[in-house]
Amino acid sequence: MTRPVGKIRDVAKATGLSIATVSRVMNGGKNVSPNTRDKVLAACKQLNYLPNPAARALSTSRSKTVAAIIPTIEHSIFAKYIASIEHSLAQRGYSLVIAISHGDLDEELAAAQKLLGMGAEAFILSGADHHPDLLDLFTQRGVPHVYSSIWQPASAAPSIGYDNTALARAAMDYLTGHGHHHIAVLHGPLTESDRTRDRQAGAQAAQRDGLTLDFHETSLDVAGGKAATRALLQSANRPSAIFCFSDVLALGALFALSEAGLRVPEDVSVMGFDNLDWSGETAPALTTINLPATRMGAEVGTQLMDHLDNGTPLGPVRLDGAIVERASVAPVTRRG
Amino acid sequence: MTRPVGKIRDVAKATGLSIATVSRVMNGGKNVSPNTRDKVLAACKQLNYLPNPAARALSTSRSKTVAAIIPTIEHSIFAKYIASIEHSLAQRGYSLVIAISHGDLDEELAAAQKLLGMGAEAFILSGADHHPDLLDLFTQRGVPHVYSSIWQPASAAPSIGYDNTALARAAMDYLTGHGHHHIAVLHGPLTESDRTRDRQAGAQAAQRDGLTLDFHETSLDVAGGKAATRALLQSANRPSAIFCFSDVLALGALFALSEAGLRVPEDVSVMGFDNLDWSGETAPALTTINLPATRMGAEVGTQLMDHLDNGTPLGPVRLDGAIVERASVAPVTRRG
DNA sequence: CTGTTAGCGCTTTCAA
DNA sequence: TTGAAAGCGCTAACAG
Repeated sequence: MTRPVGKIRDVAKATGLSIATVSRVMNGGKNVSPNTRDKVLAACKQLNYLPNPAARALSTSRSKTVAAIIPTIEHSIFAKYIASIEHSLAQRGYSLVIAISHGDLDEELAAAQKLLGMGAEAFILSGADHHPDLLDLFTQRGVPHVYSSIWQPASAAPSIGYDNTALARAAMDYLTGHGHHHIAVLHGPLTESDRTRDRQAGAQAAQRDGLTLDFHETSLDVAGGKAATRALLQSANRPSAIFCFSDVLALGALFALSEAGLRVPEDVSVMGFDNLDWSGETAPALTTINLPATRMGAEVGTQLMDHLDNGTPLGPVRLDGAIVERASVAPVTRRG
Repeated sequence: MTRPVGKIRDVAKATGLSIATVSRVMNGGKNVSPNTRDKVLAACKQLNYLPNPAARALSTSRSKTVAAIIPTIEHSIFAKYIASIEHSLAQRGYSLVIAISHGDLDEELAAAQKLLGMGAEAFILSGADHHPDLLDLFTQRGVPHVYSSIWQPASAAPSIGYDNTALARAAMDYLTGHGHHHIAVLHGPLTESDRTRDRQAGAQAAQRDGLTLDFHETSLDVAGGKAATRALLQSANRPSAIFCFSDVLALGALFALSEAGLRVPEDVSVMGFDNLDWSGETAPALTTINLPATRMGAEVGTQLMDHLDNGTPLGPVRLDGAIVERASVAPVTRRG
């Protein structure tokens, strides 16, 4: 029960000006004499006046709010990414509102409906795989939206992100280049993420004679990485390298290996994906793939705002990822 | 440039009813015949109608939005907490909007002003230490707000959280109870968080003859915990236990210890604080303090909504934390 | 149970 | 450079 607060009318009264003039000042203050302007600003401060966003939105049909729907925010690249989007939007007076989909298309649809109902003007989605009704909804209402964390120039909406397939492929080549011929691949639920599927396709593409690839699906958290690694260590001949589609999984792998008394990278190499802020701190430091989360956030934010403000068309952008060589991968040494 | 979309008037026209009736249906639909109700709902679906939130907010002076300002969302207890608040609010049609303060009082103030400007009706703050202007602002405008992640019955606003001091004290007692007489305490920047200061006070309170306590301030991330541990390992006589005010710090400590070739808990015990989702997965599994993040989120959300909806007064609530015994702490063995 | 009507606070032509 | 006035889409009395 917030108490009533200064309105534009009060400021007008206090300055002896009209509400129209006050409004002008509040919006950039073009066509207002410096004098008037100062008077208004002073009164605003004095009355602690803040324009009512609902009234403003109603009047302009602009909420200056963009929505991002992400699979999760815990332990992940998304935290960094979200911070970057927020930063980018804030620069131009936009706000970001977030929803979590848990990687579920229906949840994503429901969240989008809610956010639309909240007045979001544009949407940032993760990946290119979405509920058909969502796309219909966006199309029907002409809601601008982009796919992120993925690069797929032919997708239904502009994609702004990195090429997951190529990156995974590059990692595989890096591993095989280090002499690994038996590699376990740990990944999260394929059904929940097309980014995961892309990475899988990339890893798969590296397949060739004399290369053994074992794919293991697990839950996308440290426990998942640990359990999967533990399981794979049971098998008769263990891989010389474990490639994880997320640093979080890799962390779990590291723990499992440590518990099993195996040394990294001497006994088995581990490679991650994401380059989270702690990835260089693990023991040993994790070799992984850096993802341009910050640049992606900036690009997404800028494109959407330019489109909303000036009608600039949205377009796909490919951002580069890169292998970060650290200590968890070593050339395979000839063993017994 | 979102295209124009169905308004309440269109639904009214389509059903041959008045906009008032449509409005009634859209808001719980009391005093409406089931028949009419169905007709309206059908028309809404058919026209893909969604009430305009700005218009609704303007008309009711209710945005049904609450704001949470947290220090960070990466690697932390806050991710879980935020998810819980969101969940709780969503149940009753409220939305959560988040801002990050980076532990800075000025940033927090700025964020609050922005969120207020966005129409937030109530605020969730972390800790009890805030910019005086923030409190003035809230008081002046009568904005409901609570302090969370802390329990301090005498604070300016109701605090809903756990007793950081007592919990840290309990952890110290646990450690000394295991025979540790030289304990290093790792914590984040004291100036940035009164929760950290409370924990420090609690640890301090365990001080007594024959107990050596070394406090080390570091950055609140894995790198910080690792660096601090590395540094403290340099000194002539090293502690038998390291108590970290965050599991993130403890993870760093674990890595540093591992690199130094020291075994946990045989050579040195490590205790954390937070019980993050991966804390039971580390090698060895981390003994830590569980924080009721989920319950806290629910309590905060419920209190705020009850207050906003029915004027129920806000009040402080103490939630319990508890030591989670795992494998990283062992009784100190008589050495050389 | 349903319709009429008066705003909610602000932006935005259009005139002055 | 400033003011008057017409809405923006919806809710909430108040009538009927």
